[in-house]
Amino acid sequence: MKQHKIPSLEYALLGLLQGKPASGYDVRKIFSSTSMKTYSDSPGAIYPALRRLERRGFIRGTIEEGAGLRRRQIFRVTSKGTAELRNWITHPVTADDLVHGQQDVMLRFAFSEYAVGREASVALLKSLEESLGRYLQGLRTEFEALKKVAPLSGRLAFECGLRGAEGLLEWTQYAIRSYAK
Amino acid sequence: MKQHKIPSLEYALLGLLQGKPASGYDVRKIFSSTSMKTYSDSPGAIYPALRRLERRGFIRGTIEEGAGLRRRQIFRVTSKGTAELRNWITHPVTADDLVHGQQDVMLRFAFSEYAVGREASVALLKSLEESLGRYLQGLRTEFEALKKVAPLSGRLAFECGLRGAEGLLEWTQYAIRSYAK
DNA sequence: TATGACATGTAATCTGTTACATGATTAG
DNA sequence: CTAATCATGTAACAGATTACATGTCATA
Repeated sequence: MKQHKIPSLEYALLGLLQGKPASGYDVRKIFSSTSMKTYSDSPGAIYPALRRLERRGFIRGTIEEGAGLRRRQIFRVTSKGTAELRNWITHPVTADDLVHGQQDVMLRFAFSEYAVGREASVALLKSLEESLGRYLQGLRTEFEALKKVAPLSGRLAFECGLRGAEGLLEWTQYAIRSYAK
Repeated sequence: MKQHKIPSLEYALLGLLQGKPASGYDVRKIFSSTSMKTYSDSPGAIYPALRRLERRGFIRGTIEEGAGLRRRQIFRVTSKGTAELRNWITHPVTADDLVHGQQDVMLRFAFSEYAVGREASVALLKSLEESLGRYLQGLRTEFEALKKVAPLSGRLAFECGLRGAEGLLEWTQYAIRSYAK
């Protein structure tokens, strides 16, 4: 079947367009000016990514006529695209998701409420909480072994990761409480 | 001059080899078994990266003879490589370093003590503290604007980033105190 | 009329992923 | 003998970066 996995830039685009149809230029502005600076705003990344999404049938672009400005192509998420986005968001959180930074999980969560609904947001948080628990256990075990041999900077760097994960767990619980109200 | 920037995988290799000369296989084991899982342990990533480092004169590989096992190439950091590593570690922390995750900064810090010295570790922490202060101010301003318009999940996701940065700042100050002792 | 923001794209190049290939040595 | 582990590599492909190219429209 050879179904290569979709890079997170494409999911970020899908999520944004689900919120509001936009042109490539619009998206670039969003990426460069808001807290989504982690994603590339270069035309060489955005335009080909939009093409790929269109080729796969997840979005459809229509050229906007009339408004006087140069041709502007507005992209809208198709029903197939919505399904893909929902599927991505509602997957349980794996250990792998945590190893490679919370970045992607947070993006999924940020889109979850609008794209799927409150229950999905809560479900994602619960899944994150569980995964994080296991992940933290592993980290603590590794830390015990490491702290005897590593130099101070190595130990502290590891502790930073540990604290980060603990903080994330606290945030997760806080977020769950926020939804309970 | 066209001096393309070195990817962090290569710095990770440089730092590891600075600590202890090793073969490509050794490094793969380290990446796959320790907390450095974020870096790829695939041969298609490691071996070409070692080649590039060697081509640039940062490391030198020597084939280990005798030990009965199959040929094993051990890589050692050259003085040019050491200089490059120190240079990378001692650069001040920029806003950009923070936007793209603390990953790289932490790697620099983890290597700092052994590769440069305690003063360098402290200097890096101080630089991080200062950068983080400014970064946090920006985040808080953005948060005020966002929290009026975003849905709950969007607001919470942003708060997660905010808390993460605050936690990192606290860790930085704790680390500075650790060195003061 | 010249500048800058709007708007879209391509080409060269680099790095990483996936999957495959090779061969030596050791343990069962 | 055969399976696992050690050890190194290559080839095809995907995606991102950088830099360049193109052209429109508003405004100073």
